[in-house]
Amino acid sequence: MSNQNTATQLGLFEEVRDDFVAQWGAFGSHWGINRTMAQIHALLMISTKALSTDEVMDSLGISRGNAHTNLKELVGWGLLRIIVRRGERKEFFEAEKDVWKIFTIILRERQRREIDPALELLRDCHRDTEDLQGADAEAFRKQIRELEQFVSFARNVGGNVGKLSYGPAMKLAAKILG
Amino acid sequence: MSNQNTATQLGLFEEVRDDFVAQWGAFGSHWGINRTMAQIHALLMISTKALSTDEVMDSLGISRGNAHTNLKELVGWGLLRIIVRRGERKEFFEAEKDVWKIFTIILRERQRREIDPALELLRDCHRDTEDLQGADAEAFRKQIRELEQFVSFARNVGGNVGKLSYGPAMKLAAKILG
DNA sequence: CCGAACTTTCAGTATTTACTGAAAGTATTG
DNA sequence: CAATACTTTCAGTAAATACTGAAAGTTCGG
Repeated sequence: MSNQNTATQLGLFEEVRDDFVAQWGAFGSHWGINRTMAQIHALLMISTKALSTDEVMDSLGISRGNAHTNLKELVGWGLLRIIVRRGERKEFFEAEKDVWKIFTIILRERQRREIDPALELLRDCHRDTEDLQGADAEAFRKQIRELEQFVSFARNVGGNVGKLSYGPAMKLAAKILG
Repeated sequence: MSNQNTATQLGLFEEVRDDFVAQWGAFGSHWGINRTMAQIHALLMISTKALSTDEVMDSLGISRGNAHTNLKELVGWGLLRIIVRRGERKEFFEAEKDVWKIFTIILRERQRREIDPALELLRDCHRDTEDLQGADAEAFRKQIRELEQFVSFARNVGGNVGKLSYGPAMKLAAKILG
């Protein structure tokens, strides 16, 4: 029937849920995000309560080090927040659930981590070849300039979209969708 | 002065160009695109002429197999086209240079390869939990549905943007930035 | 069809990236 | 201030991914 009901007998819901987490993790790895990080994010997005490091370890069958590193990385992205309960020593982690907020966070972070450095490279290349002669150098400069303009422009658009809240964003989208 | 002027003495331009190609490749690998593929794309984007497999191999110092695989992969994306010259047996590869076209191609392909499968997963999870009872199952379903709606919506927006040509796209962007 | 000029494939290997588990570090509490 | 309950780090290892080079496949002109 299914694939992994070896020792533990899971209900239908648990099976669908675990499948979602596993597959979402696989998608993550096609996007420059590591599998575990994507899995933890998925797990916490659909969890009704905040989870401890140990619960995450158990749930995904991963080591403490791995759980720890990726939980903290997700906190760094702003996709999880740390919860401390009075009377409890350990930390719990809770995911941002609002889909539009998740989107804007990811947009902003990828912008900062990936687009900005790329833009810097393009600007450096532009500057370094400004005074060079020759057909090849000129073609290079032209293409770099066009890439630079486009990336800079796209960053701008992304930045503005990221600042919108859900309502206005939908209004804007309505225009695009005509 | 620099890092790798070992045997071959490169001009300033060649140095900047090779640096661009190398660094663009490094960016690629943070984006779920492999280094070589990104390098080949960079190389051909700034080349004034179509290059053969051997020229690419030499230029990047990579093996025939590697060059071949990644050139064909880029052709598969639609980012390169194959040129056959009369009287010549071998194939030459030429990159799409228009930045807006490059953008729409990448948009469409990522949509197809990454967004669509994710959406399918979300729909499956939705369907498989439709009739399930219990707080956890209901919370799961709600979150999945919200993700599904958002992703589907985003795909729609992306699809429409991808269909625009440069002029109309800029007009639209003006509204967003306005 | 033969051989030359090329393209394609892929088993083996190298490189990169991710993960484990245990030890070290840091509160907190009685 | 020692024992406990946690968090953090990281050397070593495992897994995933990318690359090489050579052999097999294809195409084409003579």
